[in-house]
Amino acid sequence: MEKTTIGIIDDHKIVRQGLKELLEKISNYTITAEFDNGADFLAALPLESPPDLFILDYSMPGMNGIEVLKALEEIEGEYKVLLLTQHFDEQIIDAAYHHGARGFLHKNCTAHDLKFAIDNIVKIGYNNVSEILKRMRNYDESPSKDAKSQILLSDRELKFLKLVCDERELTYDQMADSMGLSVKSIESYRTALFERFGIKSKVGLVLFSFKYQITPPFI
Amino acid sequence: MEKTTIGIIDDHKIVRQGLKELLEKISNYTITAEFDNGADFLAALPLESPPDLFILDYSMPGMNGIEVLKALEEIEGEYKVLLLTQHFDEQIIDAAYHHGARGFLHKNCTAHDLKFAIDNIVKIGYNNVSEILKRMRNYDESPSKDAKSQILLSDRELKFLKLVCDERELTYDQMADSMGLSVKSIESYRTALFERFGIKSKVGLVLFSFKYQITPPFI
DNA sequence: TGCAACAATAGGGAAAACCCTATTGCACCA
DNA sequence: TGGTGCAATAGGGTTTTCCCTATTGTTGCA
Repeated sequence: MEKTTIGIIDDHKIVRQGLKELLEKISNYTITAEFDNGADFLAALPLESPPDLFILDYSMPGMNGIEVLKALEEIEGEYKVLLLTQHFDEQIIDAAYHHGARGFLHKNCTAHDLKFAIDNIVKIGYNNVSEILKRMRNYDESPSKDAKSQILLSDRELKFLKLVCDERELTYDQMADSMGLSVKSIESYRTALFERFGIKSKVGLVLFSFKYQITPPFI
Repeated sequence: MEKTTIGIIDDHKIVRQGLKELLEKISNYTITAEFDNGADFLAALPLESPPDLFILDYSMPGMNGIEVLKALEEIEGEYKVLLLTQHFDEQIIDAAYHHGARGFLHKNCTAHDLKFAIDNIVKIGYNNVSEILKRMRNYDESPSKDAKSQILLSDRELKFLKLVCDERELTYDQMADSMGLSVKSIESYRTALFERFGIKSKVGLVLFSFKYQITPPFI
């Protein structure tokens, strides 16, 4: 297991230090990059060996977090960003996901929340997948193509996963009926997910789904 | 869906009334029996049409909740009891499960907790199964035979269920190896659980396990 | 407008899961 | 000490899952 590398973009030195301490304490994370504003960060791209993800503060002088995300979309290369904010603001969350953020956390989350989010982003590219998918879909105007094309699951894959986790315990045949597709199409969804996430079986799909909270457990 | 019927055993009229209000408000529960102490309750047995479960207060004048549970064990007929206490006391919880309680709640739990517990007991006979199993097993002295024979899952069934939910996505063959049994034995565990809980598939076992929190989700 | 890229589909075969029925061996008990 | 009950095992057959390879149709774009 390699160490997860993290970059921090925050205008307060004390916040950067605090985060660094915390991150190195709670798990095997290494901070390999620090910037105290968005412009400096963007100017430094492309990085030779970028960290696995960036923790980006929303409120900063000059560019705010969302503006940084927007600028990132125009840039070659994949930089995964977890956005941190002081306040809950639906607009900001929407905009963040819309512009490719891989996760979103409020600054008074627990250390556990932070670790969970980081690990999810490293492992599957996103935290809080179902939330992201929901918000992307609420937008009528199509989300930035980049954000959309990178997104973890297509609409139909999500629908398929939900059927796999359905308490009626459906066979692939029944799922095909329910989605108006042939079994072969269903099987190709399955195969795609198997390969993408290192899954081996139907049970694995269920475990994956619950682990990353893709399908809400038992409504 | 039939209404769930509930009996209340508590020495305070106001608590009984409060519970009654709450229960009838949060779901389709009907209170069909009320007793203000353990002795009265025991004297009334056997009941012609017993409720689906009893909510039993621990602290009562005369017999306390545990004494009531002990007395119940000597009695013909199945009366499912959810114990309520004012304080958390490991000793009491141990004793309660030891003597056949189907669930345990602290009096300042949420309405949601209460509903969840009641529904679980009605559906599969127990709330918080993994907790119960753990506590039963911590006892060296064998738990009362009655409590043990009624218990939801045997040791091996529990082990089996955990293997089914193992993130390695084991086949039944591999589970057999891991448990030192033949596949056929594994299959008979599977069949037993299928029949007992109306499950149809391996995926169903996983869903069941998570729904009732039998295997802890992702340690 | 021809060529990627991708979603949907298909055939066919191997492995696993599912289901029914039946036997063995052991513990308990009247 | 023969019977009852239960855990473990077995054979054998059906369905579903899993896997590989390949074709069709549609979209987009250079």
